[in-house]
Amino acid sequence: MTEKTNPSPAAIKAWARLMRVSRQLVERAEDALKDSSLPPLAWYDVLHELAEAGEGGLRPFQLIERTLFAQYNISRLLARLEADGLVEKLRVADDGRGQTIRITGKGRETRRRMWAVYGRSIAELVGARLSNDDLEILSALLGRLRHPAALE
Amino acid sequence: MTEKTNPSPAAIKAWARLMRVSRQLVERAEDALKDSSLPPLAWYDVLHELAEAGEGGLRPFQLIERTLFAQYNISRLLARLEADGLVEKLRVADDGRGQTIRITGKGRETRRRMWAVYGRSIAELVGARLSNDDLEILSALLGRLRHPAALE
DNA sequence: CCGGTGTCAATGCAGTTGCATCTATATAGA
DNA sequence: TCTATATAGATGCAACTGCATTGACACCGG
Repeated sequence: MTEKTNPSPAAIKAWARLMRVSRQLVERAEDALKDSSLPPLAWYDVLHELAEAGEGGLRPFQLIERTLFAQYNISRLLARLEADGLVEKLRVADDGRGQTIRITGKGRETRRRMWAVYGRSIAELVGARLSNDDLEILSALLGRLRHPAALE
Repeated sequence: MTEKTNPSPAAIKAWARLMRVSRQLVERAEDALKDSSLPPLAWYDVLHELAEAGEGGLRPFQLIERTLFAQYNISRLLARLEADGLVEKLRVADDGRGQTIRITGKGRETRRRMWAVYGRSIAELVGARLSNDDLEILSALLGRLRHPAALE
């Protein structure tokens, strides 16, 4: 099954659903945030990683690894987050090129308010539609589509 | 399970995988098209719908329904496609506000060349990683996440 | 110690998206 | 018929993205 160049109908269908459903769900979640006058999902992703990282913070390149954002995207996103006071850039790194990004109290608070809305979206859009068993199956199948192919 | 406002861990995990995997796959497919100097996926989506529609073409608002693109997005995308000679706008509608969009020969040819690359991406990224049975399961689960909730 | 190469992050520029609005036409209702 | 409202599609403007490049520092080899 490994060197085919033409996708099977089943593959096409699964691909199409994946594309369509993921776009719809993102749109729904973004709309919910907008309706609450909260920042977009991308901000959440970064704030989430930084909150998990704790006081030590993260280097921008670590955020890139974790979030899949492009380098220039992180660079500008962090500039916006900093302008909003949600993160701070610490020049103290022992690497003169870099910096460490740390979430601020306001950043944590914003993340919390976003999660109230975002989490509800996830519960409604996914949690309420599939049983836990089906969710597990879905996660497992999606896990096998990751790149690089997961070693799990 | 319908009115919870906090997502279960299983729901969060499935959501996270869905977000991450779909982004990765889109990126891969886009990269493959770029590597072949072909237009982006969005063009394919529109050309595909128009090719299916045949000589009768489609109204822009029909494309919006089918593709999930925003109205202004379709408007400008069609302008670019027209500028490239891939579609033509027919003012002949019996509705003076509207127009009909029809794919051109060049448009069909471009779609064909895009499919050669795009289809291979689908085969590699999805078809080669899951059996047909698993693909069916995945499609079914994703189908249950559609909005509005499918009546299937 | 020094030059060459590699890595971290920022940025100029062009293209695209999102929002709100606008024009034009259609349709419903008094 | 005439006005009010609704629908189809385009567009000005601001924000964002993608690409390529730059600037700053790190590190390796001689």
